Amino acid sequence: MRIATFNINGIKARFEGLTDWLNTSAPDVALLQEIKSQDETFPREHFEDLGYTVETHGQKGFNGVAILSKLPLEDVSRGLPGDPNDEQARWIEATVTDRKPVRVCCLYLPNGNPAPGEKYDYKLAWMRRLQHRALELLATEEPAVMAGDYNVIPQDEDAARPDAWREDALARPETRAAFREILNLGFTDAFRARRQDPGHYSFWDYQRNAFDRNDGIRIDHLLLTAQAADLMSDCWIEAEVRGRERPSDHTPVWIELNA
DNA sequence: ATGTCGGCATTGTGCCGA
Repeated sequence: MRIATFNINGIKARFEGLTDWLNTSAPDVALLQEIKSQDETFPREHFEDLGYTVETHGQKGFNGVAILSKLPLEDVSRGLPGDPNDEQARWIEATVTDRKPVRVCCLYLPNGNPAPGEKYDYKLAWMRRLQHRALELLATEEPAVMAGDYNVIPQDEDAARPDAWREDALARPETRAAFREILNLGFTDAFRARRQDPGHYSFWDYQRNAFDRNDGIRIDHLLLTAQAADLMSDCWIEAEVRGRERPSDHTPVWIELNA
């Protein structure tokens, strides 16, 4: 089972590019963030015609997450638990079954800028709720994947210019500590389990030809429970997608599971 | 200081979010 996480930055703007990517790279499961669409206006039938089951959790104009799967999806759940007043669409999860069932969570963690401030407080509160859900997933002792745009640069080697991000909500010490707390519960950062060298990124700003200069950051992550990590055979970043015509500012990150 | 996008409200362009 091959799973890819991809912040597409708008389904309307990415309709053709996403279609080409699904047809050529052909993930079994695509976890999409920033669909920037309501459920009613997401082009569900188009992707069903490509062979995918489509589950969305959207809102008007901003945020929004979706799961596209060639494999059966069960027990879909929308919204990160822990705050009934949170109206931002940033979390959807479902069980995907091929040979073995895997709980797959698709998340779009708040950006949090400017920091400090209200938006940063919301980010840190959201990360506390994520930690709580992560604990529940661990307790199932089943394979589970929490993947998406974390808006977290975990360590200096995850940025081309770490000093430029030092005060940013994506890299502040409180952000990194909250991410580390979740990892330290027992999750595996799939990419770092495979590659320890610097220079690998999942996001490049549209400005200043950042992609051509590889002036990027690694903020799209797949966190695995021990039972999922035991199934992982590979993890890679498909950087080439960022260089295509009219791209998202993010690029897909993949795992392959023996599941 | 700014550089670029996407989407919205609105119909020409400015604002917000990233």
